[in-house]
Amino acid sequence: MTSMAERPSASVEDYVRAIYGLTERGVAVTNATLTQRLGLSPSSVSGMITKLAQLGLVTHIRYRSVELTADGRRLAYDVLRRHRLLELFLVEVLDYTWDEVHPEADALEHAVSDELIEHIAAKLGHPTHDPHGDPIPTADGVVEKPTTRLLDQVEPGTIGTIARVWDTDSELLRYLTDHGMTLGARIEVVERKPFGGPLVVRVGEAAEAETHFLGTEIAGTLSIRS
Amino acid sequence: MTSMAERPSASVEDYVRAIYGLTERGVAVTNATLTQRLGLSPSSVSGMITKLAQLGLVTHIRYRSVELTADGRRLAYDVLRRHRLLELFLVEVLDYTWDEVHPEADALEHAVSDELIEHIAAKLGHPTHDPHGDPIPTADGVVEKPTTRLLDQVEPGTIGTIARVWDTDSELLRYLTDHGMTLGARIEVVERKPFGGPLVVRVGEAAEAETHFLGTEIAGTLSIRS
DNA sequence: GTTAATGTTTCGGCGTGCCGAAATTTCACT
DNA sequence: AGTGAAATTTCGGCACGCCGAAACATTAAC
Repeated sequence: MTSMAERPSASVEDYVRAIYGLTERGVAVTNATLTQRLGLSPSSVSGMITKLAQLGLVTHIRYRSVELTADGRRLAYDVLRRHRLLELFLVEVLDYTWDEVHPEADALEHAVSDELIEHIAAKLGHPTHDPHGDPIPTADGVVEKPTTRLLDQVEPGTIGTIARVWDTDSELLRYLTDHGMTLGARIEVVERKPFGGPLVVRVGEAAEAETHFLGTEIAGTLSIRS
Repeated sequence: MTSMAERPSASVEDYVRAIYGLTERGVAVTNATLTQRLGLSPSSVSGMITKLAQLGLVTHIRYRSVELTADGRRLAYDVLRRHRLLELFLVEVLDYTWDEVHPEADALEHAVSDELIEHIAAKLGHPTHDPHGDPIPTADGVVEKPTTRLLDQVEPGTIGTIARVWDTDSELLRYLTDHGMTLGARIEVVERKPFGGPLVVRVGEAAEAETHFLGTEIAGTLSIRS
């Protein structure tokens, strides 16, 4: 009785997590955006959306929008809890780095029982954030509302610490590591160059801070708390 | 690139592991025994055996026998390595008991990448045996030949230590725990009652050893080293 | 040696989830 | 408002792995 009893299929969980992820980032959830995020064909996505609607996980307006229902959101939190606890576990216990954990957690999140997840949570001391600063939902589906701001949307002069990285790309994460932009690092927004130009920041403690020029991709990915 | 690249399906791995397990225990591998072990229908098993033969993992004589090929055995070792390392990991790192690990490892063994398995092996110090005393194959597919004997097949008077439990049933494992029959425990075969009667054993160190009467199910499950 | 019981395989069918091609709807532009 | 491009959905089809029922092979028993 491993009580992984009657979980939705791995596919269903993947879709729900993807929909949540897009919504969380303020991206419109459409067949197109989902198709792109999941790397599937439009026809597959269309079919699955219909199925999710039948399952009551999603409300779907044909040719228009997709939105999680309360049930769908609840499922998303469950999956996210598993995913993020696994990521942290891999880093804390198995010496992974933050750029390596995502694909591994992706595969494991569907195979892990609720019992195992709670063992892991206990082992880690019931942590609240994963290695990328993403909040870990509690077992009963409560998530912290983020109080952080994207670097993108902050006025020059702002100083804060890096609180979250909204990306899983391991190249990008390694780039950040290599330039001192890890979780908790001090960062100051100096100026924004016009016409989509780079964001100029100073990273590190006052004295030995280094200046970096961040493109929109990174500036739209880093969140700070100040 | 989590290089879990192109693993056989979870089903194929399950069949191969089951076939190996039966062979290891000296049970004839037939449609019937496999059907029973996997809890599937005879027609499903028949179909999959044909497929395994096409994949070159198994030689199949119609209406007769099923046997792993070298490739099949190699795959079985890979799966067994994952399974057994996971079981030990759950016990050592996540405070599972030996009667709880099997179903969990069953689900995880297909989802875990080779990298993760090597991280786990390293974390555990490259162990050679899982919590039930089963040998863990090395990464390149070498397994220790067991030098243990089933309690069943040992003459009265023999003394040894419990080296392996050929069962995954959690009730049985808890029974063993509750009666001091854990890995490494000293055990002496006192006498075999006739006509399928129980095996009389003394368990524990000389002074405070306890006498137990073991039915065939347990006697055929415990291996000792002497 | 024939026969009946037992074990194995074949057949048709189902559910899931994927795809490409074709049909449909929406949207943006004139 | 009309039209063409872009997005979405429908359709037919495929691979996988499961099942029950029916056909078939093997074996044991008379």
